[in-house]
Amino acid sequence: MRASQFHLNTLKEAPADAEVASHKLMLRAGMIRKVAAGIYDYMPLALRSIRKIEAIIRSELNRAGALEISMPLVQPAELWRESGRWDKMGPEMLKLRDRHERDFAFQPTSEEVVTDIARQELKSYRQLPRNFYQIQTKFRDERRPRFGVMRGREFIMKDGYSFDRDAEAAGKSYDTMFAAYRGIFERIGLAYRAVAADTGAIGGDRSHEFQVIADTGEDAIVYCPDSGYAANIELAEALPVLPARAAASAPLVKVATPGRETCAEVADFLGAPLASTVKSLALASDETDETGRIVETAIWLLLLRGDHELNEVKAGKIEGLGAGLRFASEAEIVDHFGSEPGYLGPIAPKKPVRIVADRTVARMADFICGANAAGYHYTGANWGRDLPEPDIVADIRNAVAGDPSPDGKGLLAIDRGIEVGHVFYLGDKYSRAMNATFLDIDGKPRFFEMGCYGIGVTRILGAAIEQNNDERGIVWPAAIAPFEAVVCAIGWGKSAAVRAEATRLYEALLAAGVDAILDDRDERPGVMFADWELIGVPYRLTVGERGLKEGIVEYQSRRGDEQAKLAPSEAADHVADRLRTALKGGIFLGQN
RNA sequence: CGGGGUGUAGCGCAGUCCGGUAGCGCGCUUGCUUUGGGAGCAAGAUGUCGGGGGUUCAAAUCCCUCCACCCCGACCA
Repeated sequence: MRASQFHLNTLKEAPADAEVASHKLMLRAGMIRKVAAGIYDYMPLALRSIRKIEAIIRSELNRAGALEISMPLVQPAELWRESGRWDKMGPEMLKLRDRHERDFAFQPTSEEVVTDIARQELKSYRQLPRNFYQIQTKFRDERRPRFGVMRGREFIMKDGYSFDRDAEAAGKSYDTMFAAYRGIFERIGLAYRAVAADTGAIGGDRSHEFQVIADTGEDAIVYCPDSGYAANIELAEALPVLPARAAASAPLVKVATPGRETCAEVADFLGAPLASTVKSLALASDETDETGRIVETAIWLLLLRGDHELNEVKAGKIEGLGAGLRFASEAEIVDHFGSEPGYLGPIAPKKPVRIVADRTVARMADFICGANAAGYHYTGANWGRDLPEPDIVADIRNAVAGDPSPDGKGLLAIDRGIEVGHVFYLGDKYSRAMNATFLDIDGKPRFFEMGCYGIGVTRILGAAIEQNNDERGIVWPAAIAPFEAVVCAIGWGKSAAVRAEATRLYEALLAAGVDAILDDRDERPGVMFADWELIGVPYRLTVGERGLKEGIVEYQSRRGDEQAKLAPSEAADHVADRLRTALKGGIFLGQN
C-alpha cells in the first residue's frame, strides 16, 4: 500500500467528547468516526486491525474444531419469546417491527437462534460435540455508551456456542475453548488474565473472563501473585480478616455523635480506628407475584466493617435476599429502625429485621455502631452480650488488596481490567427452554448441554490502545497493527535516488511477508513521523538523501526500544526478523 | 431513568451576560519559497450559529419548545 493512495486523516486535536486515551487516539488517528452515540464508522485503518483480530480468532477457533456460521442480525421475536428473554432483556435489546407489524430484535447475542439451529440440525448424539461460532455485528442499547469502541452500542463480537451430550462432555468443550482463547490472546499480544467470573443463575464454577490489564478498565480483578488465583471482584471470596473473635473488654456506651453519619466521620470524631466501626446498610427485598406486583417486602440489615464495601452480587446470593434486592427507602428505614439514616445499627431496631453480618464483622468485639437514634452511636458493642448473634454470617464484602488469598497461599492484589472475552457453561438453560433435544445412545431424547463463548472484537481495539500508548500516540502490538512497517521517503518529490531506494525497500518488505506501507506523500519528515507515531505502526524505515550518501537507511521501533542505521540491503530482513519475534505473543499473567 | 453541561466552518474554540452585517487557530484550495521532527509568505473557499416557534425595526445573543451529544449518578447511612 502506498500512503498517497490510502486514506489518512489525522488530527492534532481530539474531538472534545472523547474522554479516555483509546477513544481520543482512535479519533485522532482517523480510525473511527462517530455517527451517533455508541455507533461508529470504522475507517480503513481500523478495519485493517479488526480484520487481523478476526483472522487470529478464526484460525485458533478453526484449529480447535469450531465451525463458522452466520446468523441473522434481525431475529424473529418468537424465538426470543420461547427462551423468555424477549421481556427479560429489557430496553438493552433493540426491537423492530417489519411492514407486517411483526416483532423482531436486532441481535444482541444469538443463543436463541443457535439453539434453534441445533434442535433442527443435530438429531443424534453421533453429531456431538458441535461448536458453532460467528463473527458479527451486535447491537445492545446500552444505558450509557461511553469510551468510544469500549462500550459502544453497535460492535463486532465473536460469539460461539457448543453442544454436548452431557455435562462431562460439555466440560471438555469448555476446556477446549478456554485453551483456544489462551491461544488467541497470546497471538494478539496483550497482557491479560483469565479470571473466574460470576455464573449468575446457572451456577457452577465454569465461567471465566479474559481481562486485558489496563488502569482504565471498568472491572476490578482480584488475584494472588503467589498462587495464580484470579477472580473478578464480584466473585472473589473475601475471607474474614480477624482470626477469631476477641473477648469483650469494654462496656456498651451510648455516645453522642452529632452530625456524624458516616463510619469515617464517627471514627474520626471518637478518635477510634475505622476498622473498629461497623457499617449498617438497610436493604429491602421485594417478593412479587406472576404479574410483577409486590406481595411482600422484607427489610434486612447488612453489617460490614467500616473500612469494607458491600458486594451486591454476593448479597444477592443470600437466601431470601436475592429477590428484588434494593436499598431500603428512607420511609422504610424510619419505620423499622426508628431513626433516620446515618445512625442505624443492629442493636434493638424498632421492628425486627433480618441481620446479616459479614464474616469479618461476626468476629469483631468492642465495636462501634449506630444506636438507632439520631445523633448517637454505641461503643463497646459485643455479639452475644449486647445483641443476639447475627441471623446470617456470610461473605458480603468486596475483597481488598492485602486480604488473605482464598486458597491460603499468600495475599491478594487488585488490578483493573477490560473484559474482552468470556467463556461460560450454560447447561441446559436454553435447550430446555426451547425444547432442543437429540437422541442419545439409549434412544431417548436429551437436552443439549451448552456453552457460550464471546470475544469483543472491536473492544479489543480499544483495550489494546488503552494498554499500549504514549504521548505520541498508539503503540500497536505487531499482530493487530493496521500496518506492520512503514517506509518513510524523505524528499520523494525531488530525489530519484530516494524514490528508487524507498520503493525497493518497500517491495523487499512485502517479499519478506511484512505488511508494509510506503509513505510516498512527499510530506516533510516531521509530518510523516508524527502521523505514523500517532497511528502506531511498530517499525519504521526512513530513507533520505542524507542517509543514502552515507550508505544507510534508518530503522526505528515504535516502542522506542531500538534505533539503528542499517545497510539498505539488510534493512528489510532486520524488520522481518524483529516482527517474527514480536508475533510470538502476549503476556499471560495467569488464571485461577 | 435522575442530575449537570454543551451544541457557532472538517477539528479545537471565542463571540451570548449587555440584540445591531459571524470571528480566531488548525485543517482545506491556489501560487511562490522552503525541505530530516507537525514550514513561511500571499491569495482564497467553507456556516440552515442543533431544529421549530415567539418577542423585536433588528436575534448566535432574549423567551418557549423539541432534538442531539457529553459528563456524573445504586454511595453505602
